[in-house]
Amino acid sequence: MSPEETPSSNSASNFIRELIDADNVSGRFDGRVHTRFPPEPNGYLHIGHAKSICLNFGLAKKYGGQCNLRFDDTNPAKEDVEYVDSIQEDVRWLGFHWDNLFYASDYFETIYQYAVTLIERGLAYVDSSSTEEIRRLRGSLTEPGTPGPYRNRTVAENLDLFHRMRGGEFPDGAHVLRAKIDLAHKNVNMRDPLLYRIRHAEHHRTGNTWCIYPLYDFTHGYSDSLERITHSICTLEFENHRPLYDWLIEVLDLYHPQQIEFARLNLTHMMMSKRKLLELVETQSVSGWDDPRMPTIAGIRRRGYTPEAMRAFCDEIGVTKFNGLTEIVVLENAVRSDLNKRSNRVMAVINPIKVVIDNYPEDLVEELEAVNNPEDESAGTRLVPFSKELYIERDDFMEVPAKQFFRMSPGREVRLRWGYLVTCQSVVKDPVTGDVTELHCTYDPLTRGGNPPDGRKVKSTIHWVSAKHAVSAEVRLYDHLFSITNVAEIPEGEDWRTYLNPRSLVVVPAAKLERSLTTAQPGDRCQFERIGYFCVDKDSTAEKLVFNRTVTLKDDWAKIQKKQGT
RNA sequence: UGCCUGGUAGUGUAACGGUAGCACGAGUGACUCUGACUCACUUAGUUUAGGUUCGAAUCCUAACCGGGCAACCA
Repeated sequence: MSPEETPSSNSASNFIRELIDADNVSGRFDGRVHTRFPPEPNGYLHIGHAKSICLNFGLAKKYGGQCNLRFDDTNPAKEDVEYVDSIQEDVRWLGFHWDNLFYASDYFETIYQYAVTLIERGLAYVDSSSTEEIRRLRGSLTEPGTPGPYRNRTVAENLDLFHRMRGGEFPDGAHVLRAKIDLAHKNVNMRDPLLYRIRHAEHHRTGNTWCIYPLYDFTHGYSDSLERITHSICTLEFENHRPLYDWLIEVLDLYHPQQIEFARLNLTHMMMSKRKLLELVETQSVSGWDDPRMPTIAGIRRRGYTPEAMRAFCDEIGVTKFNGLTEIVVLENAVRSDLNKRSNRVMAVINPIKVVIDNYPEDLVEELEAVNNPEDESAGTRLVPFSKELYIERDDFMEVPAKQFFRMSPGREVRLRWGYLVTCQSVVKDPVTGDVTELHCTYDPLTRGGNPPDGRKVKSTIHWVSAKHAVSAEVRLYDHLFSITNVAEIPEGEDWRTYLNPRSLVVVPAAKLERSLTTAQPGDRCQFERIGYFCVDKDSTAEKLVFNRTVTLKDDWAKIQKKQGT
């Protein structure tokens, strides 16, 4: 690779790029690179699809080629325009633009003609056996299948039946069209695979034009061929199907793309099965496809993730044929790293405890200057109001400080971020429960802004919000959807929903936010200092602000506490 | 029992017969008006056994251990 090529993409190479490079050297595809992302519109896209999207579109971009978006819509029973729309939105959100938008259903007539040709050449036949019979005659993983009674129908008979299948003469399931290959083939996919089935169902695009629909295996390779795709990139489970795609294409002497399989993404604490995600939605275990706990692109978008972070993540995990399990922290780290650079800092108290500054004037309000983003000087500063009564985080106070705890405790001086140095003087408790209800502090008037003139150091700086200026907001604290590390280890037959994390969503009804957040709009992102990255949820209104926690900040104190076993 | 496929630090990923790197994690320290960020250091790996070779993670053989495959789903 020439040095000029590298700046556009500093990501490591991978086996797919090597294969493409080799094809470009040999001239196999005349130097063309044409990929495609081929989802079925039967659900929302998830992070695993993001990997595929970044791969396919990324490759096209890198090699100056093209990438299509194609909907593999061959099963009208499961597909819907809602999914077609969401998929397009998600791809665009990730920052990619397709060169062509196609649907497998665009090719239904062509594929029908391919089927007719196969029949004419004696390579396909109409089977009128029942589903059970077909399954039985297919054999097992270790035993060969056996030919059924309809396998040797004449071409004329097959042609007639297939034509009448299309004509709507038969009910669902009465007949299927099968390829005539080899029922004893070692590869089960080659044991006379089904090509067409009768489905009197309305298709989201072709309506009632068809009552027979080609199966995925019959459609997919032809679709790639028709689009003159050079490299058909798909996941590992289609490896065993490749011989069938190759057979179908070669037998008709069609343009032949190269299929390349890679390992799909698995993440700890995440479920990536479309079917099960649908189940989560349908059982209302989550609020919808875009619930911020969902691994869907819609979900992580609502959660506050950025497309830049997603692309960086996909770049970082690489592409191989090894079926691994990526730690979720890699994802979280990607979004932290992106948000750190771009997020304005604000102060918000999630779990407030009131603080009274005893020696602060009763009605005084001071406007203190606060830096918006230490990582970006151009973000400027803002003013935050300071007054006699404040809220601080309950966790930032310990009446009896634990080892290595150096935040507020009686007699200890700490800094209020951008404010004053204060010292806790006394504690007010509920006489019944004994809970701490209020803290009384004194402040040092000479430390305004947080810088003591004598240069003395304090060990801790904590965030705060002026009580009378505070904005109340609902804050939704999200955590992993699954408490179990590897969802693949949930035993077969066991109800996987029992492994859902009961604390995946904790709603804080009335967190206290600094005044500047009053006008926050849905989609806005910020960092709640010392807590995490948050974004304004779409449920948010002018009357009631709602924030989602995208991800926490790293927290060494939490680590220490964990080690201390508290 | 068949077919396909894969095995490099805890995790993910480089090295394409020639010094086993990188990122994340973990640990230690520095810095700090975020216990954040940043920086430094440390930790830890080629599944095993043979073979080819001056030299093997890489090539060959065998074993061991994973993953996938028998929907009128994709």
